[in-house]
Amino acid sequence: MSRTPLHPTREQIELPMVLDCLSDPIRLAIVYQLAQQERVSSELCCGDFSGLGAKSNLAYHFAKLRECGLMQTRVAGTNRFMRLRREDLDARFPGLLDAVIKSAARDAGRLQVLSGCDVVKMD
Amino acid sequence: MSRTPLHPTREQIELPMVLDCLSDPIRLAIVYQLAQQERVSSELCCGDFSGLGAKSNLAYHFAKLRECGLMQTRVAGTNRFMRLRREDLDARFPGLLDAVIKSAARDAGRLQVLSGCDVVKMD
DNA sequence: CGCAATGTTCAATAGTTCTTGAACAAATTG
DNA sequence: CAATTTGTTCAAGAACTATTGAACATTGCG
Repeated sequence: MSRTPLHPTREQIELPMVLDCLSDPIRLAIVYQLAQQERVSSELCCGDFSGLGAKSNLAYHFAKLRECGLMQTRVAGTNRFMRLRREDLDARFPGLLDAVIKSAARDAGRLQVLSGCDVVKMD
Repeated sequence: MSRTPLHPTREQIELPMVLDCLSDPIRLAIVYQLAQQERVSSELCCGDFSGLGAKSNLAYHFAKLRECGLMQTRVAGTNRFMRLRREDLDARFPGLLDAVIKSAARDAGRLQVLSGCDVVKMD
């Protein structure tokens, strides 16, 4: 395993890449779960998403999420802890992440990959 | 040419499809131009986007935008007039369209397809 | 009616994305 | 050190996307 994976700088985060990343139901579910986790200010590791698919497929989606700047990975032992890059995203695209997460929360019932998540009422 | 093309109902509009639609730079530019046009409360027809690519490619992107519920097409003579489905989108995904358009406006310089558009300061 | 204007549809192609299982790498634990 | 745990990387395949030019359909106009 390599060291901490590469992440784009805040300024390198691009709108189309972020939107494309969020448009995949599995990645949207990952982001959604990370957003829920923000409330208790802790991180999640890869294994916490095992309900969303096979390990190798998740690793593929994690890489996409990192490359587009949506999340950050911190290596700790055999685990990788992940969190949303909330500050960078809010700085680059104000209101976007909140709107997406809120919309996903409202639509949790019809976004089948989200159905397994803890659904929390937003607002 | 057929009659007025099919559009999804408000409730049929899906978040992942909308995000995917917005993630293509050409479609983002189309949506952006339509958003600018909202200010003068008028519509645009297909030809107004000829700067963005070949006719047949634009027709492809227009179809995508219609199918995902982002825009509506009205047939009038040999023209099709298009507008954003602002009310439906705001009802389904509050704040999302504004956040995307505002972010696109800020990044107009680096979204090369937008460079040819009238860039207007938002806020 | 014949011709031009406006868009759509079709077929073909090149490139991309998602998914899977197997192999691999690094750290931890006995 | 050997075995386990945790994730990543690789190769391969199926499916989808974007793009192009040609053909087509509809309307408007001389």
